[in-house]
Amino acid sequence: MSHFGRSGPPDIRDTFSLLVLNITFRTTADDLFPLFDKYGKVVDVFIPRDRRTGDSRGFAFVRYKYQDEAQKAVEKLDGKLVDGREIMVQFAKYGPNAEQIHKGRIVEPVSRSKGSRSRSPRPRYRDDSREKNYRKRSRSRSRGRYEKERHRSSGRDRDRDRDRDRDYRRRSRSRSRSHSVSPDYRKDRGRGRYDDERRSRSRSFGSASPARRSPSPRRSPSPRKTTSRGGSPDARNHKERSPTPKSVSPRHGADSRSPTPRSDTDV
DNA sequence: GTTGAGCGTT
Repeated sequence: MSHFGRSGPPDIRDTFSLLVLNITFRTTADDLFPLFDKYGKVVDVFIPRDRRTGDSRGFAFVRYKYQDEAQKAVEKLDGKLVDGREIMVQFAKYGPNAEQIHKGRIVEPVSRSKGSRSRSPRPRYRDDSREKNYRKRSRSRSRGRYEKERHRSSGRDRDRDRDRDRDYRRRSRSRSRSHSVSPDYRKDRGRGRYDDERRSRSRSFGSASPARRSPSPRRSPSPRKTTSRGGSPDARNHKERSPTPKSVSPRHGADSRSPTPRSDTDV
């Protein structure tokens, strides 16, 4: 019962998902459970972790049974120092069933046949309460961006933009800002989730011209060095150093980013 | 061993 997220979503009928950000990478669901459970009934706590390393991503999802409790936890736990870090608690907007989520509340798609369900209006809280909290922090880095998008588009369009933006940040976001974006951001792909598959496929097609990134500096770029063994061309070869321009393809120079400019065809 | 904007799994 202590392991949340291990057995997947237990039961989400009318639970309010809270997003906990800014948590340390060492914080686990077990650590947040007692913290959030103190302010209300926590149905489930889930902390997304990396598929490869398995490390926490730095944020967790806490599902409350009632909104009032969730709201309370947001106001109480939001900005709380956890593990030496100030966590940010806010209602989850997006998610697996973002379309079914309303202000953090997850409604079940089923039970739709009967029209007796009616719409349960919630003339209780409003975004104003939340906004006030956000204003207090005033440390939001790119929170304003969201508001802008909200005003710009609405409905499904928003989802599209959201997805795009998310993906972009996923790749752009490097381990550390200080190091900027390294040319060898391959490792950074770790956060790319299953996008790797897509990438791999593209690479497979480009197998026609492999050994482009790593032409094995150890071995000579010229496979036909039969005469170089016992001949004078050895010295000459050393001078040229580029007997096969096609191997390195210095034409584009920094083409390391796009090894296959014709990837459009393989798509 | 590291990192720090953000939105999730069996």
